[in-house]
Amino acid sequence: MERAVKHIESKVKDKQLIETRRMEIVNAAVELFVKKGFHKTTVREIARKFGMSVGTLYEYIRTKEDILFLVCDYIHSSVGTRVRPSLGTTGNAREKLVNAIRSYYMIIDEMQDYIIFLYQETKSLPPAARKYIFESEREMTAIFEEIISGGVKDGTFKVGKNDVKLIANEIMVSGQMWAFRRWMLQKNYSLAKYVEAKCRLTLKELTS
Amino acid sequence: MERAVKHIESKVKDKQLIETRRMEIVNAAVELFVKKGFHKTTVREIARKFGMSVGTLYEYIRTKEDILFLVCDYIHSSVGTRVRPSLGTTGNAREKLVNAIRSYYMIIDEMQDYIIFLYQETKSLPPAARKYIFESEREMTAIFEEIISGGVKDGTFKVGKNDVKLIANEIMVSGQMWAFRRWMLQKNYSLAKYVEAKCRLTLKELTS
Amino acid sequence: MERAVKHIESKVKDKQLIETRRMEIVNAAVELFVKKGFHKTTVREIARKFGMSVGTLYEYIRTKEDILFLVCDYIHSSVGTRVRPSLGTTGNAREKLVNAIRSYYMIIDEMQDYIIFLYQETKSLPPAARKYIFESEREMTAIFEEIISGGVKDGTFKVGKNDVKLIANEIMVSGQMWAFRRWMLQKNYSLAKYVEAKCRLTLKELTS
Amino acid sequence: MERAVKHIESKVKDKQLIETRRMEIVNAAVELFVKKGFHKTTVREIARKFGMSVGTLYEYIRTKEDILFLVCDYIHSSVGTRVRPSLGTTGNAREKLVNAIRSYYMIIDEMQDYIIFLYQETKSLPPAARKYIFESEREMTAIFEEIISGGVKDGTFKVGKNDVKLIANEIMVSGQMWAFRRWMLQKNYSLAKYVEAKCRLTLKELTS
DNA sequence: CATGAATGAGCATTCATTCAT
DNA sequence: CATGAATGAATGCTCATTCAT
Repeated sequence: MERAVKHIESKVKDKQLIETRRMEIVNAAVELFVKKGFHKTTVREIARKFGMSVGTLYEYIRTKEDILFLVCDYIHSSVGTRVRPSLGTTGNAREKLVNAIRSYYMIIDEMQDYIIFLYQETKSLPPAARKYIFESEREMTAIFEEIISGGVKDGTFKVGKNDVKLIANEIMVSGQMWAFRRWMLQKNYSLAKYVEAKCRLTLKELTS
Repeated sequence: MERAVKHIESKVKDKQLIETRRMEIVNAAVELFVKKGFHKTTVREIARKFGMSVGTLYEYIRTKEDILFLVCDYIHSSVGTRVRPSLGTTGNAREKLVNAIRSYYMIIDEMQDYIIFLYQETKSLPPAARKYIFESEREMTAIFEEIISGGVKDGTFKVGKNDVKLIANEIMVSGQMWAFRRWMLQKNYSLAKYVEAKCRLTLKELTS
Repeated sequence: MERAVKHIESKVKDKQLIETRRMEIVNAAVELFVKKGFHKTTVREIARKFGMSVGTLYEYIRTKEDILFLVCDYIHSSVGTRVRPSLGTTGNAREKLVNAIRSYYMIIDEMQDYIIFLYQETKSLPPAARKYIFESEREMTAIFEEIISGGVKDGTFKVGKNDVKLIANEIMVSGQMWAFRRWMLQKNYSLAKYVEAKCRLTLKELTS
Repeated sequence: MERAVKHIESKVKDKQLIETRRMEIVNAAVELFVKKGFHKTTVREIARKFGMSVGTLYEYIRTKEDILFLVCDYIHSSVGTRVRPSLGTTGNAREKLVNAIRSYYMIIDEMQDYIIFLYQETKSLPPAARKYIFESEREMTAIFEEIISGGVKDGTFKVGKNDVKLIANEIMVSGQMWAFRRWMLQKNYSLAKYVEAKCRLTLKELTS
């Protein structure tokens, strides 16, 4: 859930400046990408939006795909940054899990467009970058695994080792489903009800 | 789950021929789309692959987006066509559900690349076409809802009305998850185990 | 003012049929050409409009430009056919001239769109065809020259030989001007007034 | 008779440069348009002729039609710029008129190809641009109207108010006729003779 | 004679990327 | 470092013409 490790070349030396400028680039790009998609957004538009020239933009990246990576990374780490604090909650495993799910789903709800974007454009990333995003996803799944495992250890939950991974995955995916199946779900459920239902059903899986 | 209703204009009159040619176009395009994505595939490539000239290709469609729709529709109806027969199975609700899940997941396993493509490029479709695809998805979800509802009626399952929809959705999404989270899941599970686990967990949700 | 002499090749032998079909082609094309211009009208459209296949269309012409020629020739000869009878009027030179002008201008008024088209697309004709159209125009001018010359001979008019040609030309062009400067003239004059004025002014030129 | 007001978008910011480049574009295009017509001239040819890449060309215009407008505007304003100084001549109305006609006709003679082009391709302009060109034409006609009106006021000429407009129109059109009926006129007249005759006949109309 | 599917060269336009200033 | 004009390959799409049936 740390920020990008993957190195993106830049013609500029000043590392501080690189960081600042790239932040601006991401802020400009993310909105455009989400609205129009990666392919339909032009580099010119991004430059114009963040108020600099194309030339300057290209001082900080090498290709348009670099911007995509920067944006994907930004979204992912944003989710990460926001999810992590919500998971340190005290309480028993059951409470921990419910809180974690609630937090994660609320964040997804707020970042719907970003989540959808992430899923739709990952493919356009070069393999290395894609791997990096996957890794990030894996880490987040691991958090839910841990909570569940903790519950298994202390006897709160009763499921096989293999099922732990599966259920963690399902929690993740059900959350994302709230975003990219919204045309189906958000007519029938409020976020609160969706969270409640998902928690209830998950606990059924874990306890009975 | 019927084939496309949405009309796509063609300069050719012979309806039989249109059908044949469009099938060829889809076959050529689907592979390229899946491999390179919609935007990175050129109309020229598709034409070359299906062994005809660009001109001929454009006799049967109006825009590149039409091809995308044709492909999306094809994938969707393929899944539909293959899923449907597996659902007529006799037996009690529990057996019906397990069979339906197994069939659906097996089909997804075989059509992994297509499923992933569908999720990633739906956004590029014009609104009308997108709606059509959603409708198709909704219908398929309804099948699972029916099976579950049947089980609720005859007392096999015990869940609230609202949960029926949710669980049906989760069955669908977990299936699709098998495809687009394969980098995570397919290392730890075989398809058979995945199906078995999903059925077991779902039945827990439905019965306890 | 006779119909086309220029030979246009045809794959069909039956001369009667050629004549009939070409008439249909012209009828279909003329409207489209006038509305959309030559270049923006497609051969397909023409074929569709006259209710036959492109293949059949191409049995009777060799290139799209042939159609243009056919149309130009048709318009020109239509004007000719309609003008000629109006010129046999009896009476003195003055009356003859006034009648001829009135007739010609009325015909132009009715055929405005065609006249404009003629002037705008002549350039697209191959040189030979263009020459043919010019010839046709020359002949029509000659009619006015004759009437004026007649008047000069019998003493009604008093102008030099050179001026005869010039005035005849101006009569023609003023007529055409009614069509292609309509945005300027037709706000300020009715056709009747325009004819009256032109006649009056021309007679001034010829008599004073 | 001022230069273009209608705004044409450009991706380039430097207004001076836009002016310069557009001038080059016009110079390249006008020759090609006149020789081959608008539709048969390709954007590539224009770019090649003005010695730059297509991309660069498109930095200064938005569509091919913009070039057409630029060219039409250029021709029109060239005529305007050249005609205007010739009209300030002192002298009585008669002299003024003769000088104006002579100047205008000489300019037309020099710019024959351009004039013809203007008449043939105006139709291809989008309505707004067409209106603009018409306006420009109207202004030029007004100059002749003024001279004649002046003559009427001081008693030199004797014509009704309505005829003023008509005669001004005819002067314009007879001038343009020198260009687009050259195949007929330029065999029989030298420019000088044509001007002399037109002046003589017009004065007859105005005085007798 | 009639048909209309097939062809493919040709076109206008876009846009990521570079590089001289 | 910053700028933005220049580049040109690449793309989606059209349409006159042909030819097998």
